[in-house]
Amino acid sequence: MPRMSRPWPVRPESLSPSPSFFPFCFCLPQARAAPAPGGALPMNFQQLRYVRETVRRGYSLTEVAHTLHTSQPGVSRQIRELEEELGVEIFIRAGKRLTGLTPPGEALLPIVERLMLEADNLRRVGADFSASEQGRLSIAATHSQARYALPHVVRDFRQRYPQVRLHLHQGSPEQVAQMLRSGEADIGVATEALAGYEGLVALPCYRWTHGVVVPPGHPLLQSQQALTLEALSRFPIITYEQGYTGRAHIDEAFAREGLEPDVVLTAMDADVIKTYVELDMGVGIVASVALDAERDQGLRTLDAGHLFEVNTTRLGLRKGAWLRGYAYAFIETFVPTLTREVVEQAVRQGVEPE
Amino acid sequence: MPRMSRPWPVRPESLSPSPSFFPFCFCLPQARAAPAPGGALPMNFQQLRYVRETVRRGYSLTEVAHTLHTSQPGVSRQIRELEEELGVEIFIRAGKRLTGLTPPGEALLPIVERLMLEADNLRRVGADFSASEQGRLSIAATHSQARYALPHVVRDFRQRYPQVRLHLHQGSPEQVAQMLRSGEADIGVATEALAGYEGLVALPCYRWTHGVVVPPGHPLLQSQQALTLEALSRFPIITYEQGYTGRAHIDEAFAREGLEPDVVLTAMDADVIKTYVELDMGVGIVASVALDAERDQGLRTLDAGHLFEVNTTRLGLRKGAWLRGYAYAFIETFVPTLTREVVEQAVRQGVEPE
DNA sequence: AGAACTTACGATGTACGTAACGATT
DNA sequence: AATCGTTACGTACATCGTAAGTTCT
Repeated sequence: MPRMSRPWPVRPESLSPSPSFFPFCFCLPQARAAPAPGGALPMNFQQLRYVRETVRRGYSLTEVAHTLHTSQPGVSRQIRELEEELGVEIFIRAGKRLTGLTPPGEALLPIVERLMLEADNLRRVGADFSASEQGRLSIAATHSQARYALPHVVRDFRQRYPQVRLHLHQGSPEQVAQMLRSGEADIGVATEALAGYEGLVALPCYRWTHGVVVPPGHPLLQSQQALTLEALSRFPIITYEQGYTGRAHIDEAFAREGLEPDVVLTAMDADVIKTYVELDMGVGIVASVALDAERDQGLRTLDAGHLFEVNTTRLGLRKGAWLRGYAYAFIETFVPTLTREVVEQAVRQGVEPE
Repeated sequence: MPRMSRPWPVRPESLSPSPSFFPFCFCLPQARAAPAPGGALPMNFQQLRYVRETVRRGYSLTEVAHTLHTSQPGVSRQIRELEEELGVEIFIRAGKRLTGLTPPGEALLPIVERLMLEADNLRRVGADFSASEQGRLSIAATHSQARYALPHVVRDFRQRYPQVRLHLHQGSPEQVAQMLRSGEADIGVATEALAGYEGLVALPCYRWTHGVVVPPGHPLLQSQQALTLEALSRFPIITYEQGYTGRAHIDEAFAREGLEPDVVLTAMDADVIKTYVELDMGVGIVASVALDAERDQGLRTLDAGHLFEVNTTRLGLRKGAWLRGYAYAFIETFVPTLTREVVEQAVRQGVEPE
């Protein structure tokens, strides 16, 4: 394996403090050696980017090259050069195929991720000062949020920042979290899953409860008393899928009373649920924010705030990521209590400003 | 100012999501745009290094070029190119002279510092896996620590890691902290000042009190009772300078009893103090670790642990800095309770591992 | 006048893409 | 046989140092 030897010229650092037999010296603070910490650096961001993407793409250099619009040989070579410079193999090679990270690779990857994050931050700061009204803002949200909570924020934002290209990605709570972690999304909004992810911060936005929808003339509308779980459980139920929009709280409530609701249909969003309620296929349990007497003419709603535990919708951000000025504006429009100071402090958690 | 305009070719990023009149799109998570976050990167570490050094050297490019062994024009150009790429001026230019950081520069600098730190970490991880017994270890310590606490650690360390080039820098507590912050030192040891620095973590090492030294036959040796501050204050005192080795606790003790000690001489280290005590110029108050009946033949010592507040010597580390394996070994030899796990956790404070 | 940064220019070296090769499934 | 990573090679570009230029003190 001659690859790990060092045929290339020795850098000045290894020569500097005289090759003495006594590798120990007292030096006063002002007497500084030549190279100082942070010596040689033919290491570059391109190499780091290739490494990161190789991991993300499942160790296929072909795919990496394609994704990053370059040639395989280039990727291959840059990675090898980084490995040579660091003196370790980052990737496990089974024959000629990359199959995973070596132990040093595992140790290096988080550092590479942080480097790429900070490099992004650098560019954002630049853009924030030079073109504060321009740029892009990527929001990841679940259907409920994208459909009911965000529209007016988005409308106001576009009016205020017409030059900012706004991307609204929709996905499951887990996908939202993943997009934040990878940097694909700047801001995430979801009710589940955002808290408790390594590398993310979650800030509470607002609290809400579930409501019940039925077609006009439904038996539940006759009752004079407040709605009960027992009454609900006598009808077929249509509600969210597992892991979506507070479904867990719905199941818990029934389970606590020893009831087994007859869930005949589940969906990922309130619109679908309401559609099937209109078709009289069952009683709908949806987030109350999804209910609007104006819009839902063909339906009747019943309060159910006393039946199910309160849900908290959270805003997720990537720790250590610099946010553009307009991102703070977006957040504050959405949740006025989340001012720039509050958000900045939360995001800085886990990064030392030096 | 044509410099801030953009005559160079536009990067693919600004074209990617079609220049539509409707800068807003719903995209599913899997449908990803071409460049992805972390787009163009003709930004390089060299430029960042020049920026950092320019700030450290007080904005003299000439000095930077000299320190980093390169030419002024090269530094000048690289900095301008970084500024152009980020779209902001980092440095204030008074005529042709650099005089300080612009507001964007202020925002960028901490990011640059973190980037350089992580780049160092990358190299360290590499070296730790490829040459775990080789490298350098830079310790910054005050005189007391270098003279009395560290020698046996250093001896053991050199025996265990003969291939590691050990640098022991001596300085005031503030200098120790500064060297840690700049990355010149990997490990700092001091009694004062380490705690409460932004960007550093301080871990307690050991606790100690002051002792009193007098020449043989001194009147204080006659007394049968334990030493009192009042008795001490009747003699001229020789002790540490302000800010060194627990001097504050000495002053506090006297002040608390309303006594005004006659401090006739101050020094930065116990050796100097003991020398003048031997010359009978006064009573010495020094750290008890500096006293050794074997070695201090011409002196007599008196216990003073009950008179002055206990001091805690601390080990300082730079937050977020990766430590070489042998650095952990050094620390554990010095303070057995500071195991790798404990230290790692402390250093990771303020850095998100992703 | 001198010091400091910038511009200009030529030599060197590095990065990239195309093409050919070798190995694995 | 096909796929995937590596090696080889030529071109294009970037970096760096020297030297001349400009603007302050």
